[in-house]
Amino acid sequence: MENAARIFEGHLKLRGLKSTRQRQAIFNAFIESSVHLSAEELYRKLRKKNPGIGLSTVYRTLKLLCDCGLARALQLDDNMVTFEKESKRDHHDHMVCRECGRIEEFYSKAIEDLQERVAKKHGFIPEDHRMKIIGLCKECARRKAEK
Amino acid sequence: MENAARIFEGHLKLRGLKSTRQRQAIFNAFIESSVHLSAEELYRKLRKKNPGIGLSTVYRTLKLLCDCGLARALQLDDNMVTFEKESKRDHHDHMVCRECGRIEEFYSKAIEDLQERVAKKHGFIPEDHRMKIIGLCKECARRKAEK
DNA sequence: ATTGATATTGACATTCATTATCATTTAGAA
DNA sequence: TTCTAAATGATAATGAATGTCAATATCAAT
Ligand SMILES: [Mn+2]
Ligand SMILES: [Mn+2]
Ligand SMILES: [Zn+2]
Ligand SMILES: [Zn+2]
Repeated sequence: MENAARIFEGHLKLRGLKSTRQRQAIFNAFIESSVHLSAEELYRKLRKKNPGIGLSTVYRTLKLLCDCGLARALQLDDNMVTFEKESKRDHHDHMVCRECGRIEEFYSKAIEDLQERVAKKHGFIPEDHRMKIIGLCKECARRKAEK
Repeated sequence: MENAARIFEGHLKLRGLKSTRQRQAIFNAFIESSVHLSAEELYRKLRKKNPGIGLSTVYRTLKLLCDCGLARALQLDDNMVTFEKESKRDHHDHMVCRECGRIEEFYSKAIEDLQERVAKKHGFIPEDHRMKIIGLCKECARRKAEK
């Protein structure tokens, strides 16, 4: 999606922020990256091509990406925030295997609608949500059954 | 529920763990406590009556309480785990106001059922879940509207 | 009640992800 | 080119959570 770059640049301009070499590098690395990664992981990936880039800047830029809706921060693991690419059209939630850590993505229109409904019933204006199902993935379930 | 104590004691006995003065104090403070609190908060509450109790022990005991299903660890805030009393019969999820931090509890049988269903569709065996809706509580929504 | 093996405790240190500091550099408008 | 506010990154700091370990407590067996 070539259009993510425009969103990012637009966000910067709108806020009077500057388009720096580092921000571009981080943006690119993030866009090309695999689905779920931590700030640290993105940082290590970046260092290969861009030595001298700072971890602080990675954190800061990731925050910017979240602000403009290109990234989403998740708590999949207990002691680390992971980031993933986000766009209004591919929203999903996660299942995580407590045995092997495998992450499965899912989307349920029905659940999303019910969330909306239950929030409003409480006078709440829902803006976002996090939903995580913990359990055993297919593989690990089979392995357990065999034993 | 006088029966929580029996569950806790039973859990200890079953695992060959010992029933200590500290564990009893922490158990009691937790049971009498307000709905959502952090280890640190429980620790401070305890120190009033039980000076000399250790924060480590609070963490350790809270883990035991989770193990036997009397407590549940939540990520309501971004940088702190909060604990709440849990029992099979009053399971619920949470809405949290991004403005004032207010926490609203809710339960939807329909959502729970759909979670079960979607997990199985992915070959997943669901064991637990965390669901959090972020938004504006009634109060804060009104305040925003007036302004 | 005594014993003794084993679990527990808590002060303290440590870890580790994330954030703050701040002197230096840079973007970008004029 | 100049100027000013923003950005950077090395480094230190923060803070929740966990590890360490000598001293202590529990409890089953005697
Ligand atoms: Mn995902
Ligand atoms: Mn609750
Ligand atoms: Zn698995
Ligand atoms: Zn509120």
